[in-house]
Amino acid sequence: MGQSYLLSPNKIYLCQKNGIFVKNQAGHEPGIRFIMEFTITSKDSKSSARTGILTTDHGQVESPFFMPVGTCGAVKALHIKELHDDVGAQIMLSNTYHLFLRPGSGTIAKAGGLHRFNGWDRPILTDSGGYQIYSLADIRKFTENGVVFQSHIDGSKHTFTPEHAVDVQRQLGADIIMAFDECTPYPCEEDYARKSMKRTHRWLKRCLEHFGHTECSHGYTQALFPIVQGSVYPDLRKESAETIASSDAPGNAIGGLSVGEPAKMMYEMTDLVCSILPADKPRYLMGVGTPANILESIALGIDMFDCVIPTRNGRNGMLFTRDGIINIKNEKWNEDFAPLEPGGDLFCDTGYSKAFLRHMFIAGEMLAPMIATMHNLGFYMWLMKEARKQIIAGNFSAWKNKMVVKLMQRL
RNA sequence: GGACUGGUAGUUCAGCUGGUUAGAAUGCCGCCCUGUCACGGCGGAGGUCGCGAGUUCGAGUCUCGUCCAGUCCG
Repeated sequence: MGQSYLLSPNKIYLCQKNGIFVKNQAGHEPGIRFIMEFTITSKDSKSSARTGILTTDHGQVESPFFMPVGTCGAVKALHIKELHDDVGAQIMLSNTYHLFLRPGSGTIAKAGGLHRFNGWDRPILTDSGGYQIYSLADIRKFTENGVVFQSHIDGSKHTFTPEHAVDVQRQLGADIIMAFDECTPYPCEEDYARKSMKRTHRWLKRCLEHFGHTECSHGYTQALFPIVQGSVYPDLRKESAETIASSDAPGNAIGGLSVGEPAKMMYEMTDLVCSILPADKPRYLMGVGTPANILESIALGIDMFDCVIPTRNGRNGMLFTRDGIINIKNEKWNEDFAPLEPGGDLFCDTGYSKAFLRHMFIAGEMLAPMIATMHNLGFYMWLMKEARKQIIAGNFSAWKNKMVVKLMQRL
């Protein structure tokens, strides 16, 4: 390829280039390291929205941002080059659970880490596998030590502990790795939510401890983000947020939401947790969400998002546009020869008509999910960029209120 | 001209010895998908069972006629 997506993994160079030498966050000093930096660049006056810049060994990311989900190391239906050049994603997410089972974290370690394996040279965040075990594994048993689960691929039995989750993510080499947590379902009894949350907190302690004693297999600096749990119970959420805040991590995540609870409840929990988590560190709302969810959550102080909606729903024929939501499989688009997104930046926005994309879907052509995925991710990137612009311009709240109504419309 | 086989949803077919609102697959139409799913999940519409007559309490199912398609024989 004319342009290399593989970054030379020269830690010393990167450290000196950034000029910051600090201890790692667990306080141990196995070697001098560069720690993740988050700089807030502007704040909205009417909401908790802010813009910032997150610096990693694989470059900087402007926040608030959205991370496309590349479960198995790639965003389905997209070339890495397309994700990089066309969609313009700043950072991608991948899954520890999936990569651990296939091809195996050892294989990826041999390749030189996930960046070298898939050719993505920008930052990567890996989910720890807690959520996937919760939602995917056929059989699973949570114990104090960790989780015993059966693979959804071949039924093989595995044990995942907090230490193991850190080790695997060290091997994968993501820039941001997640603590091993238990995601509780909705609804969830308060008693179970409390027990689960406390265990997640104990697991976090073990994750941090192990993280402090280990290093990335590939010479990059990694940051470990802890995760707030507590289901939909304000007292639990408060307690969890305080515990997570006290770990003084370079970034903090909110988990256990968008699992079926009403959106209002999700916002209330997010708002409460954001008021407790440190304001000078990035806040990551895991698994969210729809364009409207994202804008509302930015207003509450969230900086980072990931969700399968633009990709998975795209593959199933749902398009997100600046005017609202389209089910491109509907008959009414059959002879609509207008472009997918007039005024869109991507070649697929103006290069393909609704009628053509509908035809591709109805005919079962592979190009259909490819176009829809690229379009939807392009739209999400546009939405985030626009949100950052509006925050900087001091007009975020008004813009957000207008957009939320528009973006939820069914066309 | 004769014999045989078959004619059941848009399509390909299933319906045992006649018995409740005729099924499946696929297609069509719509909905869903929030740290898992590239061909996924759910729902809906759609048939006077070629046509006509008969037997029977009751026929997609039996009988006769007729039309159509296919195969074979002359």
